[in-house]
This record gives sequence, structure tokens and C-alpha cells, in this order.
Amino acid sequence: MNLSFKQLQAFREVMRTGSISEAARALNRTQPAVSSLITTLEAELGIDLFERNRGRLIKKPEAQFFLEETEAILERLNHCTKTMKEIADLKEGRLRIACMPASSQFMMPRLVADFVRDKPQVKVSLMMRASAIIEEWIASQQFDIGLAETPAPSGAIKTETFELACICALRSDDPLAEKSIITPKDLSGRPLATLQEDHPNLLATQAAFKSAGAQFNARFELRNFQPALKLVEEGLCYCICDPMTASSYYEYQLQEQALCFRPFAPEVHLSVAILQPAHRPASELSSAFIDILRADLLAINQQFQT
Amino acid sequence: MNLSFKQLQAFREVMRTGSISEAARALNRTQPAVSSLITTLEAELGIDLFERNRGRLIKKPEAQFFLEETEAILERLNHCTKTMKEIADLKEGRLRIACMPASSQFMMPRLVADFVRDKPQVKVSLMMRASAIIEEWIASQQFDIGLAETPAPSGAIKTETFELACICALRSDDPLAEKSIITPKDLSGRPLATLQEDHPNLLATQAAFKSAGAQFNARFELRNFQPALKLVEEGLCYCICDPMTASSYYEYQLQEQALCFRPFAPEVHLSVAILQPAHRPASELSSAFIDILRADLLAINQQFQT
DNA sequence: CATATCCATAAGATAAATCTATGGTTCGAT
DNA sequence: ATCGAACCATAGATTTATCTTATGGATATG
Repeated sequence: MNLSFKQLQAFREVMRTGSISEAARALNRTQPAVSSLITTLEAELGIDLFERNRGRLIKKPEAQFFLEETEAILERLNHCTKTMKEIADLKEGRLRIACMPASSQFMMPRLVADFVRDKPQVKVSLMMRASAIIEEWIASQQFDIGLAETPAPSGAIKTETFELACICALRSDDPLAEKSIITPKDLSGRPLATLQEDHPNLLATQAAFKSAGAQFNARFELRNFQPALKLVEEGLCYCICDPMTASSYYEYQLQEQALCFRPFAPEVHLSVAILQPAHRPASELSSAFIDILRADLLAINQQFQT
Repeated sequence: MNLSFKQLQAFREVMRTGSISEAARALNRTQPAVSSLITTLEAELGIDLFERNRGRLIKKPEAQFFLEETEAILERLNHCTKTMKEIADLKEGRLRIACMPASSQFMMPRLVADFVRDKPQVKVSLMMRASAIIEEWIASQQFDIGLAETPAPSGAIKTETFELACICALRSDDPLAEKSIITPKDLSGRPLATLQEDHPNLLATQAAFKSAGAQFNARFELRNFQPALKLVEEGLCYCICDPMTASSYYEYQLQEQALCFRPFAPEVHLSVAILQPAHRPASELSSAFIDILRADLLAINQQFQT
């Protein structure tokens, strides 16, 4: 089987125009070139497609059948290359994203919306889960991109870590809002909403308080910072939360913002990471999305550091 | 769009084996050859299909998609060439045959049956009609092959004429059966079954009688010779009929043949023809069938000339 | 640390496609 | 009839594409 697309294209053109010379003109080739293409095509198929009668070509019934196949193949090929071009231009494709709760409500939807605005053919799966689940999904290649708390190193996951500087959430009418930077001393003994148990972020916060000689009063222990802001709004506590959660607050609480955020010193981090399946290259689409995701994470991390 | 099947085959093999070197071995090419095929393929698609990581190839998700398309195209092409081979070997195709009554009952079915015995994929339409209808069907290209009485010359029909020597049908117990050749003199004044009105065959028969000085007694006028044999069996008449009709008699009247046939002199012909649409080449299948049809007509024409 | 395997590249060799030139045939119009 | 314009096929020259050999760099394996 040594056919070529050129032969098929030449054959199609000959069938359309009814003559080799005409087809040659349409294809910007010389007549002998097309003649040869047809001859070798017939030889490879083992059957004559045209009858050479009195110096002219006459289509044989077999040619009609072969034309249908030819059209189908060329059409498919054409469509396929077009699709690949679309994929190359990021106009088409599939993107499966799994993200942690802090980013799921506003940040990630906003990024996805911006990203796909000019890509009507791109399909997106966007799932919110706890970081541990996201790890599994990425490791098992069920998702292309994950945003989660930094997992333990694993051969199955490629990570790009971001140390998000946590900031202090407090009521705008709180006296502490006067300060441009909040320290453990400021919050000494005051009720806090924190992450639970042995979360690295909690440990780091406790360490900051301890080394500053401040009293650490964890009143609310939560799985993540999202619900904490309501508690702060109610005046029940303070919260040293990650900037993604803080940023979300501005995105949904557009008017009458009861809360404000202040940098916290010393820096306490929440370590998050962009996750990708290892041993499998990212699609062009993934890479492009990760670019804007990275940029947004860096921007959010800066947003509250004045 | 300048892709080639070679590139697709190479790509498929690389996807299967996971490496260029392996694929090259499978394809009986050198590794650089395959490498180049893949490179140019990527260039023409405008997108990388593999990631070159630490000296190895890693499939990108885009490659997976493209593979599906590639498989489909190659599969279709493969199937198509196979079918063309079948067609070339006359193992596949379509044959539309229209035949006149004299040949429809035994001769043509027998020929078709012989022809398609080893061609299970060949589809046949076999229709019996009066010669005038067959002409129309062939001229309008509704049928590929016609067997009919020779029509008036027409630009739309290609004809191959056979002058069938008519023979005399008579009862085996008739005294005339003793003779090896029947002449108009033998039948002078005796009742005949003939074709009707101004049919050339009737006119020719009448002329033979006249020039022999014999009396022509047309007792039964029929549209064709088939029913005549029954009348001869009943002893009601003689019939100078065409050899196809006579041959049919042997094919269905296997035992107790009440009739016999004798050559008639001078020769009186029934002119029949194989018809094909003009300005359209025959399929390989048509040509092949016409070959055996021609042979059979010649054989039948000899059969009664002892 | 040596060895084997992988891929890419370059240069030369081979094969394929294309073009130019030509001749034969048919058809239509002088 | 004869001429000219189409048509197609073939042959030889030329360009283009493809393959191979040779080589070097990178990475795994034992």
C-alpha cells in the first residue's frame, strides 16, 4: 500500500473536470505529472479507473465508487488537519481542572471564564475538592491541572509551589484596622479562627505567636478559611487567612465591605501548588492555562502586601 | 496541506511502539528517516505531538487525539484499496442485466449462476422484458447489459450483433424428423407458428419459402417463439424458431422429449444483440460477463447445425 | 564508570516527482 | 480534405524529496 494523497487529490480533480489537462491546470501541475499520478494510482489499485478511448478519458464505473471513498478520505483528512490547527491555536481542546475550596468560588471560575472567552470550542471540567482528593485525581491522570495545598512529594505528580503570605482579616471598625501591619502582639489573647489540628499553617501561626511572646487563642478550628470570614464579620474572632480566600471576599462582597485585610508579620505561609500529572506532557491548552493561573497566584499574593 | 500517508503510518507506529527507533525497525526504515517524518508532520500540523524529554519521546495529549484520526484514515484507506482489489478480481461489484424472453428462462439464469458462483459479493439484477423496453433501459443507462433483438442503430447504445440461424422444431415422431435438414419445400403448405406482422424474421422466412416456390402457411402468429413449441408438441404446427428458444426446450424438458430440431436451409436468421450503454465504459465485471455471454450465444448457434 | 539506547542533525546517496519536449490521435472548422 | 487545437502518453533531464550513513549529545542501566 503505497498510495499518496497527491494521487487521490489528482484523481478527484480529474473526476471533477473530466480531463487530465484540465485537472493539471487546476492543480498547478503539468499534464504529464497528473497523467503519471493517475497511471501509478491505477497500477497500485490494480484496476483501471478510466478507459482511454480515442485520446480521451472516460470514467469507468469503478472510478465512481473509488471517488466516493477518495472524497471521504480527503474530507476526513482535511477536517482533521483543521482541527489540529485549532488545537494549536488553543481554540479547541479539553481542560480538566480540580481546585481546592479557597479558589473554587471566585478565583478559578474567573480565570476559566477569561480563558475560554475567545475559545468557544474548548471544553472545561472544573471540580472542587479537598486537596487530598485533588492529589489523587492528578496522580491518576483523571485531571490535567490541580490547585491544592502542596502535597507530599510524589513521583506521580509534578508540582509548582507558591508560598502564599497569609494576612489578617478583621472588621473595618476594629481599632486594629488603623494599623498597616498586624503582628502577633496585636492579636495576643484575642480569639482566632484557624485551621485544624496539625495543619502546617496552624503550626506556623502558633510558632509566630510563640516566638513573639504573644498568647495564641484558637477559638474556631476549621477545615479551611472560607467560613472564617463570616465569623470575623460577626466580631467573634480574627483570622490569619490565605490571600485567595481574602481575595474572594472582595469578589462577592462588592458593596458594604465589613471586613478589611492587613499584612501579617512575621510572614506565615499557606503553601499551595499547581499540580500536573508527571510523566505526561501538558497539552498546549494546559500550559497556557497554567501560565495565567501562575500569574494570578503571584498577583493575589502581592495584592495585600502594601 | 502536504501530508503523506507515510507520515501517518510512521506516526501510528511511533505511537504504538512509543519510540522512534522501535518504529523505524518495524517499518524497515532507519531511525533518522522516521525522525524526519515525525518532525515534518509536526511542522505541517503546526503543533508538536511529542515532547522531547531527556532524549526520549513523550506523547502529548494532542497526539492521542490525532492518533484516532490517523487510525480512522488509514483504516478507511486500507479497506478501500482492499475493496478495489476485490473489484479488480471481479469478486465484488454490481451487474444489471436485462434480457429478452427467449433467454430469460434458462439461458441467462444459467450464465448468471455460473458467473457468480465464486463471487459471493457480486450483486445482480436480472430483468426480463420485451426487446423494445430493453433498448430504453440500456440507452438510459439503467442497465449495464442487455440481450435483445437487434435494435435500430442508436448513438446511445453499443451493440454486438449475432445472427442466430433459426431451426425447425417438429415432433420426433414426424416423418420429416428423418431428414437431417429441413427446407421450405418440406414444409410447403404445412401450418407454421411464426412471429407476428412485419417482424424481420417472419419476412425472411416468407422470402425463403417464396424463392423456393413453397407455400407459406402461417397458422399461429406469436410475439415470440416460446409458446410455439407447445403448439408443435400438440402436432398443430411446425416452427422455424431461434436456437435460444430451442435450447431452452432441452433445459426444461429433460425427459421424454417429444420434439426434435433440425437445421433449416436456406438459413433464416433471428438477429439478436448484446447491448451496452454507449459513451460509458463497461465495468470489469460487465466485460467479463459479456465474454461468457458471447461465447454461449456462439455455442448455441452451433448447437443445432450438424 | 562503562555501555547501551535514545533522539537529532548533517551530508551524501538514492529514489521520486516534476518539467520540457515530443509524437500520436481525435475533433471541429475552415 | 486539410489544418489547427485539444487531448493523452512517453521519454529524458532536472529538480525535489526521501532515505541512509555517520556522528554527537543526553540518559538510563548494570
